[in-house]
Amino acid sequence: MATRTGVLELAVLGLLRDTPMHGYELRKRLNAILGWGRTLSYGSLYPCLKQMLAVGLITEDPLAGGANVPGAAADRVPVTRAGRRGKIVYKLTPEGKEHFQELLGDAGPASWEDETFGVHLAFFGQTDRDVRMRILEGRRSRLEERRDGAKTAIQRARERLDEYTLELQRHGLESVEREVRWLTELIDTEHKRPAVDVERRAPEEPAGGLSPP
Amino acid sequence: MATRTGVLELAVLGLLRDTPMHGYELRKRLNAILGWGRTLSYGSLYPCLKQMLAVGLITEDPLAGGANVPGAAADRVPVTRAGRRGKIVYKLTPEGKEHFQELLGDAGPASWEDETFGVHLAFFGQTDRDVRMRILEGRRSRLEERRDGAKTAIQRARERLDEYTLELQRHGLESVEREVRWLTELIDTEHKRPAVDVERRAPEEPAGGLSPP
DNA sequence: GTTAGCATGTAAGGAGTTACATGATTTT
DNA sequence: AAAATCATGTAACTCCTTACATGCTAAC
Repeated sequence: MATRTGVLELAVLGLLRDTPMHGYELRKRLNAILGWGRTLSYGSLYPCLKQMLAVGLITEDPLAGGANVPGAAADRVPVTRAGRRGKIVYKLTPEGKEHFQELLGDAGPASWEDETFGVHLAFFGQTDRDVRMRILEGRRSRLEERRDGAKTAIQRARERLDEYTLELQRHGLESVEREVRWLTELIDTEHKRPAVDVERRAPEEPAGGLSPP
Repeated sequence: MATRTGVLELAVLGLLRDTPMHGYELRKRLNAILGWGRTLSYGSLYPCLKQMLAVGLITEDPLAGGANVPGAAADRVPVTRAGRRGKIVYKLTPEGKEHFQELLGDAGPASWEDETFGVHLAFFGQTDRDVRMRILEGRRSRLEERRDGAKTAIQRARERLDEYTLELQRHGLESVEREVRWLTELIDTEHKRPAVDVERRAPEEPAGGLSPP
């Protein structure tokens, strides 16, 4: 149904599911989740929101106005919104919620995993246990492949590589090994975890636990 | 002069400086250096080579033929090369070598650093000591910033983050810290290193040390 | 002589960036 | 009322990928 398959869409859906937000605020949260060194540009975000709006995954939230601006008092009518350019608060539509659940299970085309894994993990609180396990173990086995590939590649080329290239490879290998250990820990923790599933169907009530103090 | 600024160009120049190669072989080496999980696609490589050829950074090496095909015996004339589509071996032009040295010093627009740093490191064998230090220390200080940012972000948001998001942030932070320590080690090693500079001007002779047995 | 793998290429498109442009609100 | 910051948006561009298409060489 929806065309855009990037990480952004998933991340936006997941964040808006927690709480409605406007783009500017959204970006800050996205930067944390996406974990790219750099910050997400508005040139990426707004077109994405626009398209998600067009496809019907999100809507403008009319009873918003300025409610979640920290400094603002509540003595204002919902918002001016006359001469254009007010703050626009977005929220998920039912289709958006459904699509989010689909994407959570997908994990996407494997080549994107480096990009998507972190985002998937960030939303594990909304994800069923079996899906969590599938994603964690899938990720681990792909990293194990990569690790083994790197290992043999280093062995094969040990002699003809100069010092620096070798160090680079070595460090890369170590990073992957570390990541594998981390995943193994996560998987173990997951095994020990009580088998309560997220109640995710028709979440009319916010399903507290994430709401601000 | 040259328009293409991507990592690819730098990597190709660096590899071809060691030894002339054809695209297919080049790609294997590039995959090791670039350190992306995935493999570089021909759809990226060949257009890049084409453009570099057009700009005059590289040329086809006429006395190539099949020389560096492992299985092939040396009893062949330089190569058929009549009805098109033979193996094409590329080598650097003098301009290519010059441009390579420029790029080595540049380190590029800081936002690309995540992408370029590894490649720069891989070619440290061709890089002057002061430039090496500049790149290493620059990289470290940018990672330190990122680390501090992440640290305070976690502190500020500790309460309102759910378990998984927090774990993700924590792991990200640890990775950056680890990378900083690694860089510090590299820098220390660099300090202890005898101050011999690479002889890099007009390298008529292959400047042995990297050549195969 | 046909399959398998080496080798080169192109066209279309996805995903994000930079640079720009503008409006609204808060602080000084 | 000027400056800073919050907030939204667009156009042009970059870099890389996928999917396709083709030819050459070795092995069976």
